[in-house]
Amino acid sequence: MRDTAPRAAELRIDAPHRELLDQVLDKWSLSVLNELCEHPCRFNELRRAIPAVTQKSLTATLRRLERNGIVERHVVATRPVAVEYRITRLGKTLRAPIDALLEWADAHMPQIEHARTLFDAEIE
Amino acid sequence: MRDTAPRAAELRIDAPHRELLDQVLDKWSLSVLNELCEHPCRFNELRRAIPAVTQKSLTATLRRLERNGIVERHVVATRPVAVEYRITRLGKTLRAPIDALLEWADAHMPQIEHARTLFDAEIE
DNA sequence: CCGTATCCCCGAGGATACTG
DNA sequence: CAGTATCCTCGGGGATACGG
Repeated sequence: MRDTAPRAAELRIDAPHRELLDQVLDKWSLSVLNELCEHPCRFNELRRAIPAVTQKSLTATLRRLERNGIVERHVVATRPVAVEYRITRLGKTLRAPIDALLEWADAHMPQIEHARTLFDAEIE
Repeated sequence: MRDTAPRAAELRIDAPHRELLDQVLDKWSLSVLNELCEHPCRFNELRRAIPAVTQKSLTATLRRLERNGIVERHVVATRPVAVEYRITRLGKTLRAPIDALLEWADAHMPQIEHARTLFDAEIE
């Protein structure tokens, strides 16, 4: 039972790993990816879908994801420009691990809240 | 890789989810979990294993993980106290999703660095 | 050995106003 | 519509010193 995967990956958390995860799992990225996984979105469409995000933060999030090859930005040179954001093929590969994480969170939320209650009670 | 199910979970990223992920995936948590998954650790043992972390941050990280039921703190009332940290059963369930994420990072790092190079080049 | 207590800095990110 | 440009706040977290 202990150590089910003993020779396990010896997963190192080095700086590049952390930086990448920080860029990809930051405050708004998950919500954005969630939207873009469903369908391409315009800028303001994303704002509406994620009401709590500010323009500035949404722009920053999209730029960061774009830089990492997770989303694509398509500019349609119509009269007032239209900009469409899409998830890339690389971005789609992120879905599985992220979903695993969210499913973990869902599944264990009650247990975690219980642990918090116990902990907070013992403190004072 | 089945379960590419498109109409999938409709995964909501609400505040509790984000908060939980922030607590569990924060700057030092992954390194700490990585260590504790191998074997229980004393405080200074962790410091040695993760040289870049400060006392303060390590303490904070351990408290946070403890509060969420991810690690346990055992105090042995010996001479100068000995404190041992262990991963809990709940904590072990985190391993799989986290590993999935790290493996994703490993697998796609080259592609991502390439994307960054392209992006940064187009900018100026 | 295992922490707490302070001080301090720096950067994420909100609020707001303006532009092509 | 899709951003930039500023200003400002707030809190994470490093450095350092002290305590049980």
